[in-house]
Amino acid sequence: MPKRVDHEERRAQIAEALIRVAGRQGLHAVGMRDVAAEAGVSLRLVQYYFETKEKLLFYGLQHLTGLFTARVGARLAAAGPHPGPRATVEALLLASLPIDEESRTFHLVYTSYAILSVTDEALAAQPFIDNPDAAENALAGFIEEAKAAGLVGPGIDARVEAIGLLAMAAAMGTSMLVGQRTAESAIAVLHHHLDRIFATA
Amino acid sequence: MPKRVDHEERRAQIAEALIRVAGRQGLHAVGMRDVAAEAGVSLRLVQYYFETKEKLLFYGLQHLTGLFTARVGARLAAAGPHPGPRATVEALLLASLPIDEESRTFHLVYTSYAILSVTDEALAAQPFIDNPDAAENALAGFIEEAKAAGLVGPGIDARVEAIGLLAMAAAMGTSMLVGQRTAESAIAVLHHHLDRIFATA
DNA sequence: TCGTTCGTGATACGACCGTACCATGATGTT
DNA sequence: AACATCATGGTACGGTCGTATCACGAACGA
Repeated sequence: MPKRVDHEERRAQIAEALIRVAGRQGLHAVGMRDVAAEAGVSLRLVQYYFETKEKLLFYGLQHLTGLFTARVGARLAAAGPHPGPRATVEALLLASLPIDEESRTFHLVYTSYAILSVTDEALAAQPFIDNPDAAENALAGFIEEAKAAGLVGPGIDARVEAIGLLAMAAAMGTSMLVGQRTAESAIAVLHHHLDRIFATA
Repeated sequence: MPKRVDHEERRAQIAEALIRVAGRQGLHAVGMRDVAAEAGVSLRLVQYYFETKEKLLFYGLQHLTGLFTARVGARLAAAGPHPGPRATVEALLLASLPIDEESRTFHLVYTSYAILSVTDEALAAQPFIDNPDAAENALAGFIEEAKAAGLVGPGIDARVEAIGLLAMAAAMGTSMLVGQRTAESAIAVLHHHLDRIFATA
């Protein structure tokens, strides 16, 4: 047999090439040949490791969420060893804003997948990400924790605020993507609401 | 000369066919032939009234925003002759949620255009909609008006709240589109924040 | 050592897409 | 009445896309 290459590693390389070219040209405009060229391999290789384009796209989505999860984790770790609930929530929200090229690509490609899954039933069949409510549950948990510690007012509904914060971060991220909003503006709005929620009244 | 047809009306018919098929298959998957079949005309006709696909897409975006504006106006008119600021804001927000087939199509196709404009410079060159800040300015104005009337507390920043409300409506709308959130849940979150803003404390 | 199997390349095929071209009634104008 | 022009249909062309096919070297098992 030949070199006995690591299939999973190769698939990851190709998937990252897919994500890069999708971030550059848009997910709809990505072809097998583009991915092959970006990864520096032949078209046949892409076919070999992902037999069909549908499987390539699906693997790419999984890989993208994995990369994003890792990025959020790194941002959280950079926030310090034992950050308070507010710092944690703030880090989570800011990590999802498209502020640099990497997060810009994440946001664009992920949103493209979301839109694609509306009309592509093969994508919608699988759970869209590992757990769509994971971020919401995490945020609600941190706010609840802060509430128990007396850091937020009694009139605050943790789940409603978690949903609202995530929704604002997502939509303002898209606005940043299309050039309708600056990062400073989006961050200011998030800070305003964080100040409101974490008011030590 | 032949029938001397109204070009603008014909273009509108074709554009609406484009929007319908885009709502069904996704904007990325619409071809000239699909639009022609949906409109019940020949491929040549679509070429005749829109010489190129790019022009068809651009006209479709303009037409879509026009239809949406008309829908929002109708919803506002249905809210009564002289609704209060809160009722107006609520009507504006709820009109943008994808609750029926028409608004579902609006939301999907409009978001598809937004994502497309990130990578398609021809679309991004034109101002993405007539005035991206129109809705934000309108909402901020209504909240400010309510503030002057003493209907909202003094600690409320009208513009920040307007941005936040619109962002929440947009992102939760997309969540509804992909099946991650129910309409009831989205409306409840919006009501919660409206109650907070319009608190006659 | 030898054959089987894995990894890789080049290329071909059929379908579809956007666009261009040619043809032809229908209808005004002169 | 005749001609120019608008509206419309049919069809062909070049390109690209996803997929399939053929071919070959390289390495491990027996």
